[in-house]
Amino acid sequence: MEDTQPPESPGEIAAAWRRERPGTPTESIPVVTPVFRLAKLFEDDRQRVLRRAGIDRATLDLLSTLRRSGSPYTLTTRELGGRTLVTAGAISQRVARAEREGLVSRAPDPRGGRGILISLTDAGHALIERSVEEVLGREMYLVEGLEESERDALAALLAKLTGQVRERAATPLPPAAPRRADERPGERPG
Amino acid sequence: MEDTQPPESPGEIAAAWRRERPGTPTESIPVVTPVFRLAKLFEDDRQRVLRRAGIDRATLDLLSTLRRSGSPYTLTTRELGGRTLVTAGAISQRVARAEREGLVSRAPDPRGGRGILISLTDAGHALIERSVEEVLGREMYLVEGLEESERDALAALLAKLTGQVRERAATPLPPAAPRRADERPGERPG
DNA sequence: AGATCAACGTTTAGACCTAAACATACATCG
DNA sequence: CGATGTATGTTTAGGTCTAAACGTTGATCT
Repeated sequence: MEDTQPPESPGEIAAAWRRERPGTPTESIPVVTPVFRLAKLFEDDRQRVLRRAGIDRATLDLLSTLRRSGSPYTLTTRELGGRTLVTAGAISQRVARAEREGLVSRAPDPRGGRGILISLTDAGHALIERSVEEVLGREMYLVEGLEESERDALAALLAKLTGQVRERAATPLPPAAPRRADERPGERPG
Repeated sequence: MEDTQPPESPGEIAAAWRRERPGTPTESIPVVTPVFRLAKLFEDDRQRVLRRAGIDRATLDLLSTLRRSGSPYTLTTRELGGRTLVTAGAISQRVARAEREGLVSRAPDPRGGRGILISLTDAGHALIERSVEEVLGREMYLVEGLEESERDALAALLAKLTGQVRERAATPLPPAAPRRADERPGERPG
C-alpha cells in the first residue's frame, strides 16, 4: 500500500463529530477546515517555486513589501511589522538574515526618529523582481481552476468574512463553556 | 502612536503591484491573500481558546482525530499521518509528547503488522471532550458574521477550489520563467 | 537639567516543524 | 534459508517563529 486514503473531507469530519457527539456545533467546519488546508496547499506550492528561485517565504515577504511600497524601496521596521503577520522579533530576524545576504541595508532614520530604515539593495531588487513574477504566475494557474465569476464571488465572501472575523476575534474571549456536572467525559466503552 | 495602520487590503496589494510593475498577474491576490490571513486569524484565536483549556494545537489535532474515529479511539501512526497535514516525523513527536502527558498510549498492532496503535487514554478522552466543544463553539461564533446562505456559498466555493488546487499543485512545476542571460542570480555585490 | 515614561528594536529561550538519515520488521524470490 | 526490497516509525540537525526580557533613544514634566 503506497499511501493511505486522503484526509477526510470537511463534510466527513463534521459528520463524524455529529455521530460521535450529537449536538456538537459543526457548522463552522465546512468553512474553517478548507481555509486551513488551502493555506497549506498554497504555502507548500509557493515554497517549491521559491526554492527554485533561491529565496524563502520570509525573505519573499520582506522584499515584496519593500518593492511594492515603491521607490525608494524603504520602510521602517515598524511599518514592515504593520504590513506583515509576524511579530517584531521575527521582523528583526528576517531583516538580519536578508542583510547578511546583501538583499537589504539598514540605516537610522535621518528624520530624527529612533526608527531604522530598511532598504532594498540592488541585489534584493533583482531577486524580488525575478521571484514575484513566478510566484504570482504560478498562483494564477492554481486559482484558474475556478471560473472568473466564481473567483470574484469567492473573493467577495472571503473579504467579508475576514472583516467579520477580525472584529470578533478582537473581542475578549467569552467565559469558558459551563461544564455540566453529570457529564462524564471520562467514560469509555471497554 | 499605539499601532500603525492595519495591513494593506488585498485590493491595495494588487493595485500596488500593478502600479509598480504593470503587467504583473495579480488576479490571484484577492483569493490567496485572504486565505492566508483567515488561516492566521483562526489559528491565533484558536490558540487563545486552547491555552485556556490547557492544550495546544498539535495535541488537539491528535486527540481530535482519535476521538472522531470512534470507539475504540485507536489508530495507527500511519492513519494519523494520512488525516493530518504534517510529516511522519511530526506525528512521532506529537505522539511522544502526548504520551509523556498521559493522554495517549502506544502498543504494537496485535494484527501481525509492523504498525503501532495509538489510543486515547481516559485522561486524553476527558481533555478532548472538554476542548472540542469550546473550540467549535468559538469558531461558530467567529463565522456567524456571515449569513447562513453566505456560509454555504463560501463552503461550496472553497471545496471546489481545494479540489482544483490539489490537482494542479500535484503536477510538476512548469519550467522556470526564462531568465535573461545578463541576470546573474548567484552573484552578490561585494 | 534630571527623572520618568513611552516607543522601538533586538536578543534569548523554548517550542514545533521539516527533511533526511536511521532503524526495524515483514515479504518475496532465487 | 539468505538476500533484497519495501513499508513503517523514530531520531537528529537545522530552521523559523513566538513570547518575553532587555536595552536604547527621544519626549515630557517639574
